[in-house]
Amino acid sequence: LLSGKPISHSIDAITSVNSGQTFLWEQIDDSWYGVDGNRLLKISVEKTEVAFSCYPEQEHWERTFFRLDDNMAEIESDLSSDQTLAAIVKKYPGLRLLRQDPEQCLFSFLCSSNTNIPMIRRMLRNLTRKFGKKIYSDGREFFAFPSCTTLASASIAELQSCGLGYRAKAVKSAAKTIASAELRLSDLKQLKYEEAKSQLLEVYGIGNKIADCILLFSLDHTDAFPIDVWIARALISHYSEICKCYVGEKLTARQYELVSETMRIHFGKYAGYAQQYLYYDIRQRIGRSW
DNA sequence: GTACAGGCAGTAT
DNA sequence: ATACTGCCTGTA
Repeated sequence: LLSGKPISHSIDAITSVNSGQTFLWEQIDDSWYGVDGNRLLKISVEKTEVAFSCYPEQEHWERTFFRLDDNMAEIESDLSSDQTLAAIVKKYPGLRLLRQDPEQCLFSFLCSSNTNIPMIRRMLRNLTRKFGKKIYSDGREFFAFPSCTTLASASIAELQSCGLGYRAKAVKSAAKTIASAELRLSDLKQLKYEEAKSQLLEVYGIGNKIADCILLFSLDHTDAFPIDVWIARALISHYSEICKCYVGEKLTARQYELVSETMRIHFGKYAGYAQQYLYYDIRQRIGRSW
């Protein structure tokens, strides 16, 4: 998964952007375009090679975005000491966690509550079109993700016109929290998991699951283990003995904490990678409507 | 019609 | 402390 590598490596990149972590990617001809904060990222498949480009220009953005500095050999062998995961890791070579723009990641998962992926994509696309800066590239019009200042000054009605529904209140409130520097997202990278998470939980609209997604997908906390209904299903089928306290697909707040912590201990510092493999696997097998 | 979809805050035990 | 309920909105 490096610039100029054989075509098979593009599959890794595409599966990673299509693995439910990020929502603003689209395919046009042989290229994939994705919005990440102010940037427009592009993965193009040219003849036998893969090229990564970016607007505004940025050298080797793929190294940070696809976490190429992570030692996948070590991670895979580490996770493979678990029998279930050993088989899944083998099935999806090259699947990766992404390192997304923290603000966009936060708003993306704020929009994710009690809905589905096509709806999340629609909400975010509408937000970028209404509030984001235009980016002209390859003769087309794209839109960057809007800034916190912009979202903070938007009215609830304007946000709702993007299809956010009751989430509009949370988006506006969180935007204010960040714009006022009451919360400094990038600072959370340096903190311990527990401290970073407790700061996120202060934000209106962010609960256990959303906080863990933000930590894992944008703030380098690869030990976070978010649990949505799909992960819950995976845990029921593979780890019912480890999660003794666990009863059904819906988790109460207390159950979430118990199960998430149990899995964090079970998998260790790469628990988030384990979560991503489990998620990708179950979505490959059941109900992938996107 | 109505159940449901990648949770959350508010309210009631 | 822990459990219960309503919620925007589009689709099946």
